Amino acid sequence: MTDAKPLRADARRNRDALIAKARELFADGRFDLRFDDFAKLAGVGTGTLYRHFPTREALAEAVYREELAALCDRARELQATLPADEALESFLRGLVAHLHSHEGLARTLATLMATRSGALAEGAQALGEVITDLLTAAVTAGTIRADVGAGAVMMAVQGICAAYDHPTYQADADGVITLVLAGLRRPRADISHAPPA
Amino acid sequence: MTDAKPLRADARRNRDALIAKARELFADGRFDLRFDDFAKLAGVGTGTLYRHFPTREALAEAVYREELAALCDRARELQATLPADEALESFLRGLVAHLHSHEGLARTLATLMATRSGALAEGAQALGEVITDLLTAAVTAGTIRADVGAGAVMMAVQGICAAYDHPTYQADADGVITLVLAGLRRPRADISHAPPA
DNA sequence: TGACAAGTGGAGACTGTCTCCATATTTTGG
DNA sequence: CCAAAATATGGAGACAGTCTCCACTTGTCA
Repeated sequence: MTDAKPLRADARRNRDALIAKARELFADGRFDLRFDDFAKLAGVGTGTLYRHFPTREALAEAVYREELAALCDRARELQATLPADEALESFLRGLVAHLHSHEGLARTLATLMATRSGALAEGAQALGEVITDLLTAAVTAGTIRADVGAGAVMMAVQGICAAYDHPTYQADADGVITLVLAGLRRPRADISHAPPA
Repeated sequence: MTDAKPLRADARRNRDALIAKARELFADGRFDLRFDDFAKLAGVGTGTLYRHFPTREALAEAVYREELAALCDRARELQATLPADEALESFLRGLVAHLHSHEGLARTLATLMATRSGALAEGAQALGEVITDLLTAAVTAGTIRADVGAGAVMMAVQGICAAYDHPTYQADADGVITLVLAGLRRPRADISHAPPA
């Protein structure tokens, strides 16, 4: 599914140049560049750009694929080393912090999650799986409620991503995570008010 | 701010025709219609359309203004007749239910909330105020936590709106609201596990 | 090194947005 | 009731992006 074709040398070179230039421009806040001009900037023809990345989203996904993969890896790492609910909390908090300093990723995720096609949303799906796993583990451990699925958490994350440039982004995003986590925390009769470690 | 100019008769007629046709088309799922064709369908010239509604969002906002106002009125009504936290819950649940059967509104709100300009987001702002009021009242009543602001709730709502066409929309949206409400509920030492009345 | 496959690039077709202004309609005041 | 002034109309066409197409270049493989 990931790479079935051994791409010719020059093709790979162009592809990489495209991604590199895109990353650079995105980091600079230039998301809305004309697609044609963008090809020119990367030093390739329009056709080449379109052959490698049929849509703006495809390009964005390629740019952030590694970053997203790293995020997902971290999740699995946390899951392997912490109690389930702490892993979940740590991951979500970290995700939001990361998004705050990587606007491009937030923007891209918002788009990918909203993308109806589904086909190109591979990146978003990976995130979904990771969150599902974290939640499942915590449910199994009995530390969070079982009646709210990962879809709900993803929806909240989508809201966070979509709001990437609100003036009070950071505080609000943290607030959402706080609510989600507190909401998930299973109300146990035997706990009165002790804050989680 | 709302209406400073007493619009000529034919102008008002055209404006209304535009809104009526837009409502009809939106209700039918035709959001993405070519703007020019759309003018033709409403029986006015392109220029007229652009004069009345400079952007797609402006049109969408006009179409849903009443609907949104009704929603806000309901909030105030609830606030006047129910305990603060119940009013909040009732409003949010109702909002999500309404969004579920009015995709166009969800889509529009998602756009308005994401709109950076802010100027045209009047509709979204009204919703924000209503939610702020509901939250403030509940905080004052001491039934919800005070350390998470309305912005966070709005962000969650934005996520719900943005996901209007996900396959599992309803369940996930309900889940988000459940989490938000549970997360807001102030943990009180004197309550063990009694569900709210 | 030749021949075939793979990839390129950029001109230009196409699609939708939006402006402009000569013309038409409404309002106003005498 | 009738100008004149103010207001609004509409649609042709300028414009800005997107994306395709294919004659040509480059890489690969035996």
